[in-house]
Amino acid sequence: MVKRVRGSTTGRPIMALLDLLGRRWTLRIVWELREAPRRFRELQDMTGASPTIVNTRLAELREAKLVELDEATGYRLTALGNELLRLFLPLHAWSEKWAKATA
Amino acid sequence: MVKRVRGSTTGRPIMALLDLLGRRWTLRIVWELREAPRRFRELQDMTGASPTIVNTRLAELREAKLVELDEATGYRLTALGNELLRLFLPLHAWSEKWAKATA
DNA sequence: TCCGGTTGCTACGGAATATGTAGCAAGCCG
DNA sequence: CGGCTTGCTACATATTCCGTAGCAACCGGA
Repeated sequence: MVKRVRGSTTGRPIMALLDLLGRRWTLRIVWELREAPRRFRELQDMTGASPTIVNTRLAELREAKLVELDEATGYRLTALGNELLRLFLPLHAWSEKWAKATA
Repeated sequence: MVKRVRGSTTGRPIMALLDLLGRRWTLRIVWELREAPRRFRELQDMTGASPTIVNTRLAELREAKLVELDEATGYRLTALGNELLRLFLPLHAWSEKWAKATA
């Protein structure tokens, strides 16, 4: 059972990726893992999301091989996940500019 | 009135941005506007989303000054929206790699 | 052995959000 | 006038999310 990715039946990876990341809390969770591994409850507290959804998103991210659970330290980005995060880092600086422009 | 962004009360722009983009169809819509302006129904057909949600997302993106409506040609990215898209372009190449790794 | 704490994770009922179909009013072209 | 496209909306249904509570497994004392 291929856990079909919502809406994207084209088979184009970019669509699957945009769909995966375009789910509530997914981007945020990846972001919160940028510096250090985090425990389940840490992620819950940092994001404010319900445990149900934290768990669901972590499961999706694990299946996508972007996140993994190291029992000793907590959830962390995989090598692949780190690459993805690096692509997103410029967003931080840009968001400041964007905030000024929309204020 | 700053149309508070869901869950993110920190006032940090990055959180607001991650939250805005982490809504169903938002990333996808921005992506579909990468090459040319698109009409309302074009976006509907390209994404497969319902008109209700297309309209909602477009309204949000317009308020965020990332998208604007040119009545002659359709919805298009603003200068700001184009900057954001440019940050996302590397995702396309990366997604191919990712697809292979998860296959 | 039992206690308190942490771990990841799940059940469940109610609230919020998305979907799908239909259709509106305004504009344009003939 | 008719027929087409435009952006957009109503409304009932289906899906998803939230918030609270709590589970079983583990660990470190006492």
